[in-house]
Amino acid sequence: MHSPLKHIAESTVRRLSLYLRFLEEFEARGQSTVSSGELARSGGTTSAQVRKDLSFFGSFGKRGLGYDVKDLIASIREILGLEHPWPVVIIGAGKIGAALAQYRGFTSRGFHVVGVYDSDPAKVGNALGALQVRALTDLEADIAQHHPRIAVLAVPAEAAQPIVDRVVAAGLRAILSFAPAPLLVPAGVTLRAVNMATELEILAYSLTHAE
Amino acid sequence: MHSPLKHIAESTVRRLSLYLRFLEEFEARGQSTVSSGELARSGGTTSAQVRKDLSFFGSFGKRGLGYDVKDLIASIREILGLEHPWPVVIIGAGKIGAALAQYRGFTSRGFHVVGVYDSDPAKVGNALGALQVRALTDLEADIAQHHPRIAVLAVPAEAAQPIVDRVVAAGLRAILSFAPAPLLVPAGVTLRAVNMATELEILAYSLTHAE
DNA sequence: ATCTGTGAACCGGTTCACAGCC
DNA sequence: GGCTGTGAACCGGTTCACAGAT
Repeated sequence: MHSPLKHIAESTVRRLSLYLRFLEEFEARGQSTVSSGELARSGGTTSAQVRKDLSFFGSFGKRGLGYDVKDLIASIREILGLEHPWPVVIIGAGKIGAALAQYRGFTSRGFHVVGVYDSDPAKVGNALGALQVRALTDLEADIAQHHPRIAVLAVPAEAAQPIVDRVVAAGLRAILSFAPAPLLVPAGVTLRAVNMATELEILAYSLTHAE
Repeated sequence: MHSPLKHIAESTVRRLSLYLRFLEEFEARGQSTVSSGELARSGGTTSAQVRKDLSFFGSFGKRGLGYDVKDLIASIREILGLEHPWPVVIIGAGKIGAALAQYRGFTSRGFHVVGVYDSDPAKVGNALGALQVRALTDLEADIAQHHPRIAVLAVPAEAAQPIVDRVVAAGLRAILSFAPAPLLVPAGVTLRAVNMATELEILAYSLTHAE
């Protein structure tokens, strides 16, 4: 389970995350079994896609019956690596960073914010929920002490690459960036970037070319 | 230019948006010409990919020379539909909605926020930059009057689908959702969803399965 | 009878390689 | 010589279709 022979497509991992969300809804409704078809309908895919996605990691269903909801939740959580919580640092305590630091959907899904950092002395010390904004200069020492595994970036474009470099040098291997800047990371580091401008421009394109 | 015969892949549109960003940097640095290779290097693709992406829409370069930076910027902006500004409404004036409403990268790229809405009477009237939060009950009338083309959703999961339905009924055809909920839209409406949990779970997967 | 698991076929996006123009 | 534009080859993700289990 922990080292599938083949490389798994990102689209598969993304769908597993989606299935997990639906399975939790099914569980909350008290449903104990699902078929690949039901899961597919919830998530806008096909039953074959659901079965194929799961088949990369093992056999979790019973032929003629479907999948046990609780078991499949546990299996997908294990596949995604969610059996234990992941400590996260947020860098940038501007409006977006502050909103993220207090976002409940974060913690409720096993991602614990262990630190929020900003280079602006005026922001350092500000309370954000249970946390206090810390100075960016504390970053490396804090990482060494608390071993966060994921960094979330909410900094201006110019600041983003230097921060990525620091965070990578400090040993982090996963970064989620909201900075409106293209970033480079060395091999072995996973970077995901959410770029608002691009999202909106794709919508503008779709509106412009709609028939 | 406005109705390419073939359907264009989303990945192509996304890259065009990226090229545009790099071209603007090249322009700011005073560079007047770029080759597909230079653009590719900035954006982590290949020169063939850059040329292919552009070729779907026309011929913008000069063989042996490359592309004129200013011309290509204008061409891509036209392809994406960015010659005129797009009015946007933001629905949800919680932390994330408020942060988005004041996000400068929005306006600076031709997306003008013309209204921010919330169902919470305590939030209605609050100032967000130059805007005031308006009551969600004003949404339909405001849409009829100001004709926004894009809705950005920053509401809780439970509220998201009903709001999507209202926004679609009011005539909008493009939605960018930050709500942590899977949403359904009728054909002809483009929905893009940014899901924080999924982004983090993909990172967790990559950390768990890194060799 | 039903629904899973999976090799095979399919399809579309990416890469290649070269002809065409500056 | 250098770089674009593009048909053809390639590759990998999705879909199909059926064997296998209950």
